[in-house]
Amino acid sequence: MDDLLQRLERRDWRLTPQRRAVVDALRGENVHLSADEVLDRVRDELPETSRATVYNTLNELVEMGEVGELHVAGRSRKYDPNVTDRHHHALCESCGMVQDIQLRSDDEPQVPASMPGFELRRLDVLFSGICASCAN
Amino acid sequence: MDDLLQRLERRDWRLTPQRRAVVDALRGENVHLSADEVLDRVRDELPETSRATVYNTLNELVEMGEVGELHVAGRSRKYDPNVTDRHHHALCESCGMVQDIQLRSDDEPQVPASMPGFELRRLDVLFSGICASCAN
DNA sequence: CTATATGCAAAAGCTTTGCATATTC
DNA sequence: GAATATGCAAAGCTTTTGCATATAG
Repeated sequence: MDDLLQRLERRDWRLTPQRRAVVDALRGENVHLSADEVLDRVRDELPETSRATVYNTLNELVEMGEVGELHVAGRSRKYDPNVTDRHHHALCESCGMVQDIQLRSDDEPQVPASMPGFELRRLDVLFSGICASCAN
Repeated sequence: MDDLLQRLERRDWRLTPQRRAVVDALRGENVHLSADEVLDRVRDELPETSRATVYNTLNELVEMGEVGELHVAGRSRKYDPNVTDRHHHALCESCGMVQDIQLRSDDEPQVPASMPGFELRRLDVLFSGICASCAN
């Protein structure tokens, strides 16, 4: 399941305690953490870790394509370790909860014919609204 | 087509030269301006206009639902005057160009059954990639 | 041993806020 | 004339950067 660390080792990614802790913080299902939340978790293990290191590491992971980035209105960037299953997101505008969403492949939006020559790299669908528990 | 300024007057929105200039800056098709770009345009007319006024005004317009907000990786917020036609966006990761995208209504993603009780407020689809002219 | 990751502190965006003054209705 | 928009400057947040030191491979 959590092969992120394995994938990174296979890439000969230079491993340090701080980097391992960042990777650790990003373990799980439906994880969408801000850099600051990652820092908090990392500091539970390694209290001296600097914010810069966490930012550097997250940026590298994103650049390598091993972690996804999620941009949500107003709020800070979120990091999503799930890059193996194609998915999208739902956001509760009330409580800030983010949930992974799988679309049936025939429900995935297609690049419209009005954009000939557009080379698609990423597709993001964001459902924003009020989640069931906030709606009462 | 139906005019933002008219809609605002109908709402008894208090009009000032600065606000009128902001609304003016946001006129057109396929317009996606950052707050700073709006400020530049406003200052062409009213050089003393403060950044705070532009931010206040844009926030109000968004809050009223008369202007749309677009959040793009890394870059600053963009403001989109087109709120009457339901549409999405394509972003060129190379040149930063943003283009409005219309999907056929049966291509619009549906809230999945896995989220019962979710009250959808907004749906954003973002196609990211390389535009035809950047691809050469 | 060498390349590079780390921590620190400072700076760099972007956006918001407080307050006195000016302006719209 | 009363409510509120404006400008200014300062502060707030998130993220990036430069540099000396520490450390992984």
